[in-house]
Amino acid sequence: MADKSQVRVRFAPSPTGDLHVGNIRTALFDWAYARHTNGKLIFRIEDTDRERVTDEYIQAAIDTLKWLGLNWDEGPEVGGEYGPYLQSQRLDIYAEWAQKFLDNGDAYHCYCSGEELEERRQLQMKNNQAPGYDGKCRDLSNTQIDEFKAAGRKAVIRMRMPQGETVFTDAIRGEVKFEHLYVPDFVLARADGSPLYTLAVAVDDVLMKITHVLRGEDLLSSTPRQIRVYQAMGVPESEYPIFAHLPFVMGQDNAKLSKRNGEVSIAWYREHGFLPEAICNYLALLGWSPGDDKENITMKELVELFTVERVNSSPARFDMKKLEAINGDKIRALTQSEFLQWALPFLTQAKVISGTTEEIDLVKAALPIIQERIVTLSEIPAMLNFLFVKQFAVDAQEQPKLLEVGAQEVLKVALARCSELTNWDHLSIEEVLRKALIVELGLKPRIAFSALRIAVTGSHISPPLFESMQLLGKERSLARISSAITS
RNA sequence: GGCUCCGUCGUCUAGUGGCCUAGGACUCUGGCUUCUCAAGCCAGCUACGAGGGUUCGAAUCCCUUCGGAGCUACCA
Repeated sequence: MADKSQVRVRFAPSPTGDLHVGNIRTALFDWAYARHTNGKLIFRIEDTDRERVTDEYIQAAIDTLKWLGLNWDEGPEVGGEYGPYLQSQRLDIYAEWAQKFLDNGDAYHCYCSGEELEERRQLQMKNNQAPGYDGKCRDLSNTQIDEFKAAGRKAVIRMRMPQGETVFTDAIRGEVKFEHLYVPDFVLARADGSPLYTLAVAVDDVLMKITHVLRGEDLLSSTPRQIRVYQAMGVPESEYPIFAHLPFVMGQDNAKLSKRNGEVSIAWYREHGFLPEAICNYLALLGWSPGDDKENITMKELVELFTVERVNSSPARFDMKKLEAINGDKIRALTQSEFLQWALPFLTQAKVISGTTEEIDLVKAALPIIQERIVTLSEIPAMLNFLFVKQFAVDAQEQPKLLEVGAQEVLKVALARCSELTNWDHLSIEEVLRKALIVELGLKPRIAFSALRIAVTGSHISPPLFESMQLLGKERSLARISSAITS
């Protein structure tokens, strides 16, 4: 057995777009496993397909991981002794290995064109044969090679898949077996010499001394190819990394999450007011469970509890409702200063406040009364807007409710009584209004306070009325009540 | 089509032969509380895909079947 006492896990996305929940769930598990075992997390960018991977996406991936708090020990920005960690900067390494495979006869040049390959594939399908490379160029004679070259053909490098089978033990699924009959010779490098995933991933995992590969289930069937490269590299079986193929995170329609299928980038969740800890907590529950009934866990607890043994093998559907529930829990668990820090950007961005100290003081005072009322941070601007608007106006839909006779009566009485108040705190306001409206007028509280709520906050849904009036201040509260009175 | 993986409430899951008339969470429904909305509390709905075995006893073991997904690229 290779030295697996020092766990080295890697998260190796191919940033062809913003990281989405599936990617992040994998990153989270990689991270949790590395931290749980006191191992190292290696962050590697698989950008061998430069047509699809852009620098913007790479940077976005880095930012997203940082925002989530999933820190890495080796990789972009932090370096490490096995770098570089961008595959596009390791091209010479792959080329060397590919040449070595060629020299040893493990790989060979294939001159078939894409059209020819496709044609033969169709034929195979038609004849009910397993589609895949048929080995046409496996044992070309020198004259044949010369002919191809003379014809101007370019060659890809193809790995020779020996007869037999590949058996390995997946840490989540147990023993998995692939007969090579169904694993055709695969391309290691394009005609221009650039490497493909199958080459780069295997070479890097070996060179970077990766001990555990936790990755998506979609890569399960590419594992025999990866193992084939290990063999060609001369890596003894005892030194292969341990594979653990994580179940999918699926969208609503039961298919793997993808761009076409509800794939939503983590950036989206960030913009919509989800906390990183809520996202991580929820994602941790997709395919893994702590074992007991406790589901609301911190990152620290996740690290303590996470084991691969407790990872499920069946796919999980993404459920926004549950994410929201957890997000609400996390928001409620925030300290006042934490909540303030999260809230401020949303308020400034929505232009509810500009950021003056007076405004921030008011926000600070108002946050406690809305903390248990929101599910996402993005709801904050709408909830506190009534405290900051310059041109206050009652919601058009609510307006008619203020015109009713009963409502007008309530407003008039409230205006008169509140004007006399000297202590403008919510307890005093409540006391005087209850006395006037409930005791003396005999109104039902929900009826009485509804009109007032609309007049003061503009909507029948608002933070608690008396606290809201206190925060608004006497002058503005009375002005709003007054302007709601029509006669 | 072939290969591979997967199959417990609507969803995420607990469950590794008796603790299971299947537990928890989210959703949903009803109620309590209540100045609205929330939060909180209480209650309810609802599941072992199907069929055969093995066993005194099966969600748990075996077989068959059905269903779903992934792969089948000079993508990753």
